[in-house]
Amino acid sequence: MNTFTEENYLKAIYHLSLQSESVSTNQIAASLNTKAASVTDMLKKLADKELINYAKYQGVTLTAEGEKIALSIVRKHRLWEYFLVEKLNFKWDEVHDVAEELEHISSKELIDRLDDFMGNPKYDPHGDPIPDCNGLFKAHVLKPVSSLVLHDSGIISGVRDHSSSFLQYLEKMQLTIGKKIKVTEINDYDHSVILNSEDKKVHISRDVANNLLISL
Amino acid sequence: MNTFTEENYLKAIYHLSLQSESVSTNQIAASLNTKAASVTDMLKKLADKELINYAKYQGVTLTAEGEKIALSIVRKHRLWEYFLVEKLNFKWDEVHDVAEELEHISSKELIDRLDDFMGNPKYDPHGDPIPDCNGLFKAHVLKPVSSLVLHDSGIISGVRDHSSSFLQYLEKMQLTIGKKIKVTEINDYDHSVILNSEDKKVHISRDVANNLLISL
DNA sequence: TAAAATTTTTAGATTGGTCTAAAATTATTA
DNA sequence: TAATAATTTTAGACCAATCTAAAAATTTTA
Repeated sequence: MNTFTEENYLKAIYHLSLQSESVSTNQIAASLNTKAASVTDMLKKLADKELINYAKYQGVTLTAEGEKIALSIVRKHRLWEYFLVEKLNFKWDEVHDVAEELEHISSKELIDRLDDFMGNPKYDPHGDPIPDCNGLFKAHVLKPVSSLVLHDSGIISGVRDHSSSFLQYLEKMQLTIGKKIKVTEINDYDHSVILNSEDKKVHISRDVANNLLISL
Repeated sequence: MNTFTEENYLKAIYHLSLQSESVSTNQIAASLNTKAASVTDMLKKLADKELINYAKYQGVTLTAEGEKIALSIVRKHRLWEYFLVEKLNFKWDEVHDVAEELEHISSKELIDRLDDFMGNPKYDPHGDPIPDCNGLFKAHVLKPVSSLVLHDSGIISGVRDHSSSFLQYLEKMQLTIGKKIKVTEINDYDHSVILNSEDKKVHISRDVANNLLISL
């Protein structure tokens, strides 16, 4: 099996790959809070194991096998987050760090049983899709509130920023997953947006509108 | 915080301390499947951290702080075992290895919430007591079936051998935690015992009788 | 109680993951 | 397109945990 550290690298590469085709050494270093030199060392190791495609100076992509492992880590992370929120009553802004540890528990049996125990949820507490035991999932198509026009409505279904400060802010504003919202006003000057949610007016900044995701 | 490995050493020393007052290097090496030289290195490290009392060649004992950590690991191990059996339908012989991984998840919040979620169980699936969040527990007084005399009866409440082969054997014989048994015959020659359990006769060897624990 | 056997520790090496500093490569821009 | 800037890799070191082989201490036993 792979070490903790290898799993963290694969997961980081997976997440970065969703943004840009090929992933750079510096991007990985930033996302793992480590140094470029350490990343280069690990990339060689992962390339030896054929978990990534790596050519010096050219950035990396995951191989099929590497992606499979990354998806299994993502699956575990999201299922544990679901468990923590739904069964142990954690808040959605409190679960990330604990899930970062739990995602490295190796037993596949454990995670598949946990999945069944919770009724095979399709999305985690932040709206991110949970891969099934074969690594398959369907992401629903989401757009940021900032892309809506006047009178558009939709259902809060995800976040782009997973930081606890953002999640806590949304919680305070009662803008949580599943809530129905409607755009009632858009401020041309600062691009802030006024929403109607459960018959209450909520005023959010451009930043917040950019990081709050809606399905129609 | 402490590393995985340090936690495993403290736990091993804790368990060995229940048998003998002071614990030897070789005992630890045997219980962790490692070499005496490695143990000596780690003992120095744990002594520096004041988690054990250690004088060269003289064996070790846990300090109050070391015992506190060991008990928190034992608490986590046993609560996770309970969770695996009671919530995820694992068999009692399947949970040890997974719990060995889960016991190192550091969040105290997690384990205390898990404890509440399960209704604060007092004993794990093998009958071992679960320390509470302050490290306190009361072990019930258990005696091996081999110490009983004719016509004694009691309730199966623990095992001395935790190996899966022993647990699977007991499962097959339907000699599981909570079952009421009565000694109906003792064979003087080989010290095997015949029990009555739920109106069925069960014949067990001296070895099994030694490792099966009863409360009265 | 001295010799032999056992246990424990030390010395020195190895492996995985990390780092800093310097060199090599690639990208930018004047 | 040549100089400069940024990125990436290499070289060499360090730390934690482990090992083997040899030395030291303790225990056993004759």
